[in-house]
Amino acid sequence: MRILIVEDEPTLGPQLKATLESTGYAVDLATDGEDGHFLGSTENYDAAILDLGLPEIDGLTVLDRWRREKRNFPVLVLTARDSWSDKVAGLDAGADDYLAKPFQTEELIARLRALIRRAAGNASSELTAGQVRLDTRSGRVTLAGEAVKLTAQEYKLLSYLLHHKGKVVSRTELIEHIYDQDFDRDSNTIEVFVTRIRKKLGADIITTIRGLGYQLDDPQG
Amino acid sequence: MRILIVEDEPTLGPQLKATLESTGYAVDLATDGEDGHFLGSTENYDAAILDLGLPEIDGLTVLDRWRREKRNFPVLVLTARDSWSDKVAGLDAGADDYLAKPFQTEELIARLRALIRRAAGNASSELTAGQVRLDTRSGRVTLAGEAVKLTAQEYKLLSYLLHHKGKVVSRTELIEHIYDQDFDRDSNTIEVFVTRIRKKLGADIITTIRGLGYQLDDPQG
DNA sequence: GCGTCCGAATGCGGATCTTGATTGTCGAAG
DNA sequence: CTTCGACAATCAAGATCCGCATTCGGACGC
Repeated sequence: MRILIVEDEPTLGPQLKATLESTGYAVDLATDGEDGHFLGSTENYDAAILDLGLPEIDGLTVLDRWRREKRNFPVLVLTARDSWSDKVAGLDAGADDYLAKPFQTEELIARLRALIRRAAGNASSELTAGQVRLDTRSGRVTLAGEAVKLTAQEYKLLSYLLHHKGKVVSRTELIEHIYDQDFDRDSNTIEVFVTRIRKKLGADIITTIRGLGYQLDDPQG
Repeated sequence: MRILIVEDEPTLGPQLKATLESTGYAVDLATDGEDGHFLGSTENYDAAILDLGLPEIDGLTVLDRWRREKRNFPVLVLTARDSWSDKVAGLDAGADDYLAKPFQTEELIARLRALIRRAAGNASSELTAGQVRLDTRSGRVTLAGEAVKLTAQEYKLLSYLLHHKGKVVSRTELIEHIYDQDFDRDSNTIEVFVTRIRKKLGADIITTIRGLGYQLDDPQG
């Protein structure tokens, strides 16, 4: 899952980035509205964390522009201000959630999880496909009840596929959502990880749609 | 838009119902967890507002049960409690948003709007013609309910025709949209793929307009 | 310093695409 | 109604592309 943080505070921004990366997200950080708007317009994120108080361009403006451009990733708005009228404005501008500073990092992560989950159309924090079960909260994966040890990348890949169960996911899409900005697109990394996941979870878990991408079968599909 | 409110407080519940109804929603009100869970399981709502502190069954339990039953309408959780650990629990149980009492009605409405808007974004776009159904999100094609396996090119071609249902599409147009830039115009690839699609989906699915191109019939056209 | 994990390179095998020739069909004109 | 020409459909085969397995060097963490 790839996240965009738009935050100008010199300590909070990098700190958030580090925390989220250690949680398993690919994170890009923009330190002003201009940059943030550009990244959000040109790259593909699964969610964005947007500070309202920004230099150059106001956070609300950035959000509004994204929405006009039909950029529909979920946005979690951060603000120091605490009046509910600001919240209403933010929500109406297209924010999907709202968090007042100061906040607990854990709550931020929980809300982020919820946002991504909902954006993918999943309600439960447990993602399943056939015998495979993944708990987004604990990061555990089981196959028919048995715990399976996945590496970080394997987990990211599987997680993304599970979040988009039933959908055909292209290799490009996977690369864009598992890695951040700078990554060599010309490599067969995805294939390699798909192979490794298949070795651990069974070959039938991931279906190859030749020429289009990969797909996790919906049990009742 | 139809909303379910699960709220036991004798004043707040009816008051919310009245407010939302005046805003244009159809509202059902349940006053305990048992009733709330039943309504949420059997009726179709666009969103639910769920109080965590409930008699009989706890709100979190109700939410958890809905999610296990694959009831995926967005849920806005209300609570008197204010600790972030409760919020985390609620979000992980499958809540989509969270509001601490007391709250401004206006903020509640704004959040509800945001929830419904987001949920609507997940609607899968399906293209159909006769017995054929193509889901652009999952990339699946079915004929009379039966899944049909199409190759990449077949899929592209069919997809383009479905997007322009009813229109006569020339061979040139198809080539231009299925292939990138330079492609040998003097070839009968299109015919070949049309043949293959017809073999898989039935000969009547694509009509040939001699000298002009191909056409997908609109069912009611 | 050792083990694990990641990502790049390679070669293979098979599915898929394209081509060109052949056969089939439509429609207009005689 | 028949015939003819143009266009469309079909088929088979070679070429091509794509994905898979495997290996290996290096990075990273412990």
